[in-house]
Amino acid sequence: MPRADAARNRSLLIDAASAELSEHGLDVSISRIAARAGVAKGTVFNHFSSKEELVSAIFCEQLGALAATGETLLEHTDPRSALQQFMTAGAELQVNDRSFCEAVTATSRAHPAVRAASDRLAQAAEALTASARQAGVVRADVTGHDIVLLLGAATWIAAPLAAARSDLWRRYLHLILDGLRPEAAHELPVAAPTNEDFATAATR
Amino acid sequence: MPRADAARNRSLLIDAASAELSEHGLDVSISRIAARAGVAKGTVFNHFSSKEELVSAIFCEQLGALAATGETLLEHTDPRSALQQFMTAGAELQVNDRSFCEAVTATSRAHPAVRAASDRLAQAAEALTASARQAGVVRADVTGHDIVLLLGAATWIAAPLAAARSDLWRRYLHLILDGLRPEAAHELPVAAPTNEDFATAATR
DNA sequence: ACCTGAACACCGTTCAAGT
DNA sequence: ACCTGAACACCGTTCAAGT
Repeated sequence: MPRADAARNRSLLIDAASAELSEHGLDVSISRIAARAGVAKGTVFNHFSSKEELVSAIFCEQLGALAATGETLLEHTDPRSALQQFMTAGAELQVNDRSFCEAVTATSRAHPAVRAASDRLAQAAEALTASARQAGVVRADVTGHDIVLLLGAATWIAAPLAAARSDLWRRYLHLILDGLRPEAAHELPVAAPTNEDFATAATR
Repeated sequence: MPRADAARNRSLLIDAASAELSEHGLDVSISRIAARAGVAKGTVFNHFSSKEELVSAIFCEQLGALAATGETLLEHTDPRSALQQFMTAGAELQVNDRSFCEAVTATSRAHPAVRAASDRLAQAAEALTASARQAGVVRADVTGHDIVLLLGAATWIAAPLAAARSDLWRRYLHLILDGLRPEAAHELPVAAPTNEDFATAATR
């Protein structure tokens, strides 16, 4: 059972880290986060064994929130706009949070908690994709794993111009969505990624 | 006029930086690069005022090579496969060079040399796109600037699984190319980026 | 059991001293 | 004019000393 001040410090650290990471990205220093939380630098390493561990914790929270969004969309929205809104939600998460986009590529899937959060997201994406496929509004050869990997693409593509055109990502999201339509489908040269691919990529 | 040893050190540094950056990405240390070039750490800053300046120099070389590829494709290949080979070349550049993909997002367009190299690449891309558009093999609302921004997307999307599936980027390149087809076109919600957008994004 | 801050090995960058 | 390596301010991380 954790001590009272320890539990409080942990939550202060998570709040501080969320804010600092979202504002300044992954390069923000542990000193800044500790200062914002009002604790000593060493305390951070008492709760998280490394900076990556702290970043992973925040990253998991965001993945979980996105998965939850997908799950409710699946129940309350028609297949076409459910998938579209899901991908829009993923993109908006990145627009509002500098670190999320960076974390997608930098954070290792080797971490168990990240794996778990990714898996939940993948399941939500697969369910959304399956219902869209069944309704005939998405091409047959696209899977939920594809959708997960595509989530951050529009924001990344528009990132170099984000300072001048903050809504440009919507253009590329639509371009990608057009590529997902059945009428656009031409045979893809490589098979979709599998659960095993994610597993072996994580261990390297 | 530069001294003989200075000119030699500069070229040794560029070679060493190219190799180290391509193997280890942007996070590689100046010490490593200096050691590989066989010079002292301080010498690096004698030739490049900062690490970013050195990275920019390498980045420009790569942008230039890609632009040259685009220019020869324009002359010697039919419009459809010219555009496809151009985007494939851009993706392959990133697969073979860890730093290039990172540099696309991290390197500032404020740097004059980077701007110049980007402009040349944009012109090549625009020429390729125009001829593809004229041939009716690409949708009418897509511009050369779009193509430049899309160049790195497929590699980025596949990056989390690159360790397990090194050719997965081809899947997403084709998915993006399908989205560029005229028969897939649906109205895009946001206008294409302009030269001015690139200019103002650079100054911020 | 947890917090603290000094200490450590690194990093990019600067600069006085050499040639 | 350029090279060198010691010095500086930072970083993430460790850990002995406190409570």
